[in-house]
Amino acid sequence: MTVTEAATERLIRIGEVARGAGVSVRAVRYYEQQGLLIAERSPSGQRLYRQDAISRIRFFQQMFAAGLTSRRITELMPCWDAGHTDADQRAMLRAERDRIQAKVDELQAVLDRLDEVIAITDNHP
Amino acid sequence: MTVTEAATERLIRIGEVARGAGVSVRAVRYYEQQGLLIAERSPSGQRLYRQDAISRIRFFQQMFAAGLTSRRITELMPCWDAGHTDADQRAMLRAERDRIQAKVDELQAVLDRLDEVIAITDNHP
DNA sequence: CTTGCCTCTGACGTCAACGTCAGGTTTTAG
DNA sequence: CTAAAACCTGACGTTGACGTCAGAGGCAAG
Repeated sequence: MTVTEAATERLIRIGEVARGAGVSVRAVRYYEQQGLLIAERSPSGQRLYRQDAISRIRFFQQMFAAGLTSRRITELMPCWDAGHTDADQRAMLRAERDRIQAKVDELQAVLDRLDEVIAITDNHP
Repeated sequence: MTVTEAATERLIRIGEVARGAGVSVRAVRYYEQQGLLIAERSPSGQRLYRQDAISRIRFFQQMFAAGLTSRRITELMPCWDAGHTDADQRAMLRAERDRIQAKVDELQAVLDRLDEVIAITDNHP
């Protein structure tokens, strides 16, 4: 890809981004407000995004689902964007991983309890 | 256990229950307000609980951690308390199990992404 | 008796990720 | 050119499981 092509990359507006990522327009504005997704602006003030905004939002959603806050995601973004990490970030990464792993174990325990009672009640129709 | 022994079972007050279960007194009152844990009352109006209140609260906490609401827990309590289940309850049990299983998969995916970036950044100190 | 801790009932506050509404501008379709 | 659709900026509302505070009563110890 040449510099000229990069400079003329097709930009999309917020509605298309939201539909593409399966979230609301309000959500996309919220991500900007949280510093997660900064958009360019058209002369009239409308937000303009590059294509990768959609996959970035999908990434945010995945992290949200895992219990990370937008603040934490902002702090850890450089680890993916720049591939660079300092001590604080490494500590946060491990802390989040451990927390999520503990959560998985917790959920698995509940799954077992549910499956147990499901098995019992299925035998008592 | 005889009827007489059951009638004289040692009852405990809310503070002991809260400490035993590792939650706040406020939380215990909240569970009662949600219909999860009904307490007897002393003549002066203080809540009196049986010993098993502590394990019940631990159970609630586990379910909360899995994303069940207090309403849902109330609806599903008979499945454990009475060992009995109707069609609606069986459907809810399966729905919750499926939701939790999906969540586990989601968390596992995030774990993989975190471990990936942790492995990479550990090689770039 | 009183000191100090425990408990009671409201009732408002918190946090995160948005939803929703109001009122106004911009872009697009015909 | 005009109307509909999309976008903008505030700003208040929502949800669930509590936290916190106020004001009042209850209970064992010394």
